[in-house]
Amino acid sequence: MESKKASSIFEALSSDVRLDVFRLLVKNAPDGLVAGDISRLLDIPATNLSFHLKALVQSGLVTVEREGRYMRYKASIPLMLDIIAYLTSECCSGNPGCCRKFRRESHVDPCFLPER
Amino acid sequence: MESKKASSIFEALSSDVRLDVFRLLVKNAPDGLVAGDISRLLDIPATNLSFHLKALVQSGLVTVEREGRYMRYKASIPLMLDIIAYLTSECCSGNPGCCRKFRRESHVDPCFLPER
DNA sequence: GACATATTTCAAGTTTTGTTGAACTATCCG
DNA sequence: CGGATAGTTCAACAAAACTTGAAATATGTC
Repeated sequence: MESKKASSIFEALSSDVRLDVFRLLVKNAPDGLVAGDISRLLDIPATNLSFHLKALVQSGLVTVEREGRYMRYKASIPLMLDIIAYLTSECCSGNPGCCRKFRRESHVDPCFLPER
Repeated sequence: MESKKASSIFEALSSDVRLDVFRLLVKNAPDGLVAGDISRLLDIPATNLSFHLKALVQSGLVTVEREGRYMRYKASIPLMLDIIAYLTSECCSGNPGCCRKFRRESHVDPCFLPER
């Protein structure tokens, strides 16, 4: 991943509307939700939601497919993990002892955290 | 963490300049770097760098302290881990089997990833 | 104190983003 | 076909962000 690609992904998460939408889709992974459900659950006007969903899809963080007359949106968990990897890579220049200390105090859901 | 706070943190990472700066500071954790070093290493004009460093500090992702006539900037690893936790929380509504599959294929630096 | 170095603040202009309502497109159902 | 439902696109405006050079502030050195 290069810097411009990564920053465009963070840009997609930089609006509270889009962040709420994305987290809702993460919560509803892997099935996703159709636009109307998102609109109702988060109380966002359809027009505005469509604007933000488009931005999320363009970033790659969200995928979309037609389902009859509905549009189903899903979070891309692999890309989410990729930007986490990008952000944390080479932390402390790879000194594991340093990172381990921080990590022990973190609240990252262990569900995401491979063994080491 | 609430949504507006979290999105303002992602907003801080939404510029490629700031993302490069932050990653450089993560790499140089826990000691950090002074502004001039960052400017030289990333080839960013002092004025512009100052603008972006201010944004990073305001987000909380970076801290700063005076050191003689230098200003030393450091990445806040705990806050970085907090937003990762926020982003990934309740993934798949807490269904561990679902997440484990994604995580096995991820490239997240194991340095950050607690055992489970 | 005078001067050099490190960094920030300010002002100005350009560009980008967010929001809204109205109009448009696509699909389903009778 | 015609109407209803689901979503998107468009136009317009308001608000915010990025970049730059010039000026200002703070600290160290002679």
